[in-house]
Amino acid sequence: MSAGMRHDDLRRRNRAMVIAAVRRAGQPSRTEIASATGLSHSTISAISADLISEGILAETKGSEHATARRGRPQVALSLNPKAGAVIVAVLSLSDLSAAIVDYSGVPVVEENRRLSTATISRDELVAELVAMLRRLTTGRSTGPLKPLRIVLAIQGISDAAARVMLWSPITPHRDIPFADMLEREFAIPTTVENDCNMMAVALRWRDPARYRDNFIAILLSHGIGMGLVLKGELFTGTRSSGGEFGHMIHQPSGALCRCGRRGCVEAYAGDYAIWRNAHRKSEYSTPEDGIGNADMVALAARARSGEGAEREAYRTAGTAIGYGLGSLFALIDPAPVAFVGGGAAAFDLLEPYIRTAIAQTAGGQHSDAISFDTVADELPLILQGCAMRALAFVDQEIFAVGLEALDAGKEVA
Amino acid sequence: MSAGMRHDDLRRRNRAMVIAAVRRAGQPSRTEIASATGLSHSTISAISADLISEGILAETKGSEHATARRGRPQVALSLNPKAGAVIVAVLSLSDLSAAIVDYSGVPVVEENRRLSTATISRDELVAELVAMLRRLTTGRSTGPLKPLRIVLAIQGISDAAARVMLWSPITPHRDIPFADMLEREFAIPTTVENDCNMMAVALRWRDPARYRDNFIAILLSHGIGMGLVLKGELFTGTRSSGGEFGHMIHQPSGALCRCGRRGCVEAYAGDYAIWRNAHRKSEYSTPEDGIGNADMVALAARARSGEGAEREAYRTAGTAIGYGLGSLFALIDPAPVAFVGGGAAAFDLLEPYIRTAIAQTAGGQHSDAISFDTVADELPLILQGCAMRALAFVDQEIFAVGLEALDAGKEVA
DNA sequence: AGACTTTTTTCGGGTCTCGAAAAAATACTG
DNA sequence: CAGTATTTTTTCGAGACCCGAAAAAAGTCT
Repeated sequence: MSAGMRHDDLRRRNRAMVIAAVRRAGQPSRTEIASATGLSHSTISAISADLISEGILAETKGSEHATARRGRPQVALSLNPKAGAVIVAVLSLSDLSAAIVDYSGVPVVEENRRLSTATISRDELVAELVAMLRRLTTGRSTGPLKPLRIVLAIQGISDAAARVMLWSPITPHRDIPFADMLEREFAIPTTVENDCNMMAVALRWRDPARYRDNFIAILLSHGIGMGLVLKGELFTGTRSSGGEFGHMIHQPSGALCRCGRRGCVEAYAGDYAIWRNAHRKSEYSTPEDGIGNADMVALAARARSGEGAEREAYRTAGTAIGYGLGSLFALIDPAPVAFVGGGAAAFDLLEPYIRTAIAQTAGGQHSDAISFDTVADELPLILQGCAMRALAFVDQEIFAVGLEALDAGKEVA
Repeated sequence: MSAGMRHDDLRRRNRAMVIAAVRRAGQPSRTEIASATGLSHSTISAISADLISEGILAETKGSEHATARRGRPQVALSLNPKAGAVIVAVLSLSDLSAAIVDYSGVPVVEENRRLSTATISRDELVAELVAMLRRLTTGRSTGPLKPLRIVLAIQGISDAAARVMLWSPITPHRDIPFADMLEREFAIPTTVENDCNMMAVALRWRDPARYRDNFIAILLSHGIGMGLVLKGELFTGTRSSGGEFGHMIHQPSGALCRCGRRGCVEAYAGDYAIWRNAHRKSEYSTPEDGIGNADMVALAARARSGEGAEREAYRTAGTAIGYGLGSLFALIDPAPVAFVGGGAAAFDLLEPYIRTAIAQTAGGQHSDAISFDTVADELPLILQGCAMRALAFVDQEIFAVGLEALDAGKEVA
């Protein structure tokens, strides 16, 4: 059961509310914060004075964003970029990216390099990651920024506590406790998140009007991934990190999936599945590994040029996605969907079949109300999602607590 | 965004915590409540004194449940049954049941009658319901109990606000605003809930050890329904009341479902589907309506007696349920499942096929960890779930607020 | 009967939020 | 250009709440 509330929890919550209001609104005045949070002006005044003296917020002078009105002008508050920083990293098939982002959400340093994750050893994989983060943190451009949180996004499944990568398609190695490893190396609290979940987080920040309380982000690439936000919160499974949309069953005993089972949605709609069907290979043939983005672009072009096996392969893929979404919508009701990644570039080929399939399902009742959107490039989205997630942790778990409480904690410890 | 916390919100939350602790534990002492909630003894003392003086809690003397230990004996607190009451009603195919339950959760009056919901008019349906509740509330046995909440459970879909029955298999009529109707009639706040959701709520109370944070209740009867609890909370869709497990797609373009679409799980595992297959009718033939429980019992007996179309029908049903669960588990990870209703009586026929199918799916990775359980009789479960849901509302929204706050509210109004 | 143990209440202190009033900062007005 | 109006922000006193320590209560044990 949830715990009772102490008196200091109240202050912590309200500090978190104020910080969150500033992060969302950008440069709100105290009055705007008061009306956004429902707290009184005096409380906002007291809390923001604390936060400013602790260097978390800052008064932004001379911004004059509003037209000069009668009365005392509002003083805009903003996040102090130098209050801290977060480290984000994304490990995907054959690519490693990382960045340091300041407290206001602006990237300070970034690095990106190719890495054949599928073939290197477990130790090398970890060593490469640690080395890149080490380079970033020791670079002079970081300046006096203190990293307060690391978020690592990986294709695949992590445990519910977001500490261990349980399984990933990008490497044969399993159960790598990245969070423990990085915490030991850098002494910074760390979580390991699913890449598609981070995409969903980023979409929420990029377009809050469209992606507010309920929506779905689907990654179409070699495999199929999903990030799901329900009632404003990231949906995670009971044991692991996220919903494996790609491994819902489309056809019992159907096509061979990369996961070794049969009939998964991915076995029809993953890049390898489309490629396999377009080349008239058996549905039961072993999934190919080295299909590049260029191959898929060429394949899509051939499909657009006219009927044939290629077109048919996209039809099969769209149908599988559509029925999968139909089953998902039966469970959660329809919601806006964003298709992200290489496959989104061929969305024109998929969409009609997706819509036709959804219309055959219970979830398709309000079929026309279902809005689709595409985002071609997934990496920036994932990085941004990691940053927002890491910053949310800093906001709520570190800065909302307050310096006095921290000092008191130190004395006790 | 969630609102900031006022000072009195704190007290309200902590009052709710205390009430919840008593409801869960039955007869806890103040000390037990303190350790359960994490609040200090002085706070518990103050809050429970308030609650007792308001007639919500009572000291239970002479219970002596614990063996006489050294020291001052604990004073057991309990819910005062006369603090209030709730009204619950269940409308299912050809049956209407209702009850008044006192504040401690004990039914005071119950009534049950057959009603051919499928054929009567919309007005008659509402009139029958109102009449039954009217009889219950005016009966002398109710005594001075004041009903504070009505919860109505119906097979089918209600809106997210739980006020309107959008669609139900038990009646051709749609969009019946039961909550508004009953509130106008009785002036008691009302919600309309999905029957399977209420089953899940009840299971949580009946066996908290097994059904704690994550579990699934599946109703096997004419149709297939589901109630889902995730992270300790009832899962509801974004627009409607619950997950329609029965209308996930098992076979694209497959057997004809009662909902008019093809290939739903229900079209293979609902009573009508099993009956249809057992009688070697076409999968595309119109679902029969009047299949009684006796028919299904007889059918199950024939299936047990040896191979044949009946056995095969259960195999098909079990396979559909298994693949459906596999897809569901892919999304939410495996969780304990309770099968409820008439179909649960034939669970021995279904289980091997369910397990075989699940093992073919990604969700079946930990197939042996998935525990199944059966509850034959759904009606008592649904009634109990309604009662607990209604009482939870009274606890949190009425009694946790406190009399002073209520009085103040009245003055303002 | 007195010592001991455990539960519950009481009391004083500290912290938090709120409303009202004051102070601050600027635009408008004649 | 000085005074007034307006809006934002801060200050101040009051009230509510929770906590820890101490006291009171209500038994058992010796």
